[in-house]
Amino acid sequence: MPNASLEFEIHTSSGVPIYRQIIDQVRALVASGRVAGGTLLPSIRQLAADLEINMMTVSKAYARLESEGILERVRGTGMRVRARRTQASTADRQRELEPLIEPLVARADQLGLTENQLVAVIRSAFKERQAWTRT
Amino acid sequence: MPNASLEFEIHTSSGVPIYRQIIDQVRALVASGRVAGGTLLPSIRQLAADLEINMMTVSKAYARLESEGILERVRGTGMRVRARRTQASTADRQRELEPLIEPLVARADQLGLTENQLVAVIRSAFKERQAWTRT
Amino acid sequence: MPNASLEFEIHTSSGVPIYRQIIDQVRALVASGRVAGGTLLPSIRQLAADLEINMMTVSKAYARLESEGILERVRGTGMRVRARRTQASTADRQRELEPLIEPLVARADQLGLTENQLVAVIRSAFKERQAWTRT
Amino acid sequence: MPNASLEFEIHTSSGVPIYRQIIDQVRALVASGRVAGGTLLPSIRQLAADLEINMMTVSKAYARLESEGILERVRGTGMRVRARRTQASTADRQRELEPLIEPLVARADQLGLTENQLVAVIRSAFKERQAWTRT
DNA sequence: GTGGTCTAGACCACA
DNA sequence: GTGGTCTAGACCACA
Repeated sequence: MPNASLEFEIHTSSGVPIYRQIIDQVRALVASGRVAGGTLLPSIRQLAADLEINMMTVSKAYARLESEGILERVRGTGMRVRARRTQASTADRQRELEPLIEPLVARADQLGLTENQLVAVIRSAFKERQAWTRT
Repeated sequence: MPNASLEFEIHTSSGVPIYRQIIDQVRALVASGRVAGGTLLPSIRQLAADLEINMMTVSKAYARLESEGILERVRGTGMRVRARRTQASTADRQRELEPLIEPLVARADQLGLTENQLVAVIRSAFKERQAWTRT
Repeated sequence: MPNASLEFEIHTSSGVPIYRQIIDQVRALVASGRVAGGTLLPSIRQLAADLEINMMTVSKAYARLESEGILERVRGTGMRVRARRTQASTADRQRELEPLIEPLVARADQLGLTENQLVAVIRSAFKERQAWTRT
Repeated sequence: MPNASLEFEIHTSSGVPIYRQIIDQVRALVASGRVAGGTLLPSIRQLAADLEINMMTVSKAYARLESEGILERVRGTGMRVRARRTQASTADRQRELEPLIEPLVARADQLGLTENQLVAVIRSAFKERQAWTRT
């Protein structure tokens, strides 16, 4: 299933800038090893159309990813994932989630939820997602 | 333990506007039933000083919470939590977390983590927080 | 003469992107030691107005300089030159010119000019500039 | 030494479009008198291969030079330098350098270099080039 | 077709 | 006042 993992998801309600969401997702996909070095990303035009956002927003995200060394520009072709040795370790990938987990755990606590109540809703969201994307 | 739970936490690295983080936290605290109707919030001046942010940012958050009917302005006294019947149900409080959970689960999936690997890091973060705030 | 050296010059005929010219000039001014750490740059709006270009172009240049660690953002105030130890060495500053010198020398050679003929025109341009900017 | 001077040099790091660099170099070579009227330029295919760039880029440069009256298209043969009376005067050829010199002198000034420090690095670059290309 | 640069202008967060 | 984000759209360089 080529490109199956190159689905981007934008959460506009979160307040997180769109270009940042794109950056974080590309980083995640590359770290997961699901997107191999050499993979061509959707073109700026294509992704902008898919997400119904402006080309410049995508361009900005790609430009930053290029300057981070995660993507490389191929003239006339598009943006490509730079060669990567291997998948990052589980611990490293878990660490990538920290910025999202900290606020969540704080909020759950403030809501007076227990650890198990939080985990329950996570598990349910995870399963729902799997059912959804297994297609 | 009055006001014990009125600790705010700002995550500047997340890209989420500060005033929004305040709003969401007040909402969470009220929904949790931990903050009873009538509770006085820290003054704008006080909270701005505590969080080392601008007073206008706090003011804006409070104003929105007032217009949502969660807080009420008491002349000469400050902002007060409006009378609430009871704690929201667990399900309702879990639902409050959705905007934070969706991006997290998506990111975890993109990182190629399993449900259990995600839950493990959540549990660990939760326990760490409890140890930290039990003080 | 405060800010005397914070004059930017854009050469639109050169084909070099405007934002790049700004970046290079800020780098040069900082390397020269003429612009001390802490100096406030002209605001995005101001510089855009002065140079009669779009704010986003200036913003892009400033953003890159920030990510290079040369500038830092001060909330509500503007962009500031980050603390620098000292002026770069003469050799280092001369090295900064290489990208401009190589094409020039190549062109001069292709024009059949001698070293002295090239130097003569450089000296004259330099003196003219000094007369111009000594004001 | 026929064609000895028909070496093109592309500086990709400068941000100046490749086609423009080609145009400027042809102009310089012709103005220098080193390339006489009637001289055949390398074919589009050849030059594109040499410089490892796209044929369209060369083609565009040649087309503009043709419209400027510097080159002429010879059916079945290629692009030829149009008859020129004589070498341009030294002053004229020096004037051709202005677009390159202005930004250089400005940058040198911004770097806090003196006229002599600038000239020193120019002389050194010139000599280095001579040593290199005398072959 | 690809990405890059730039504009004019809107609206936001923050000091 | 400051910078940040985003849009809609133009035009360019290059494959």
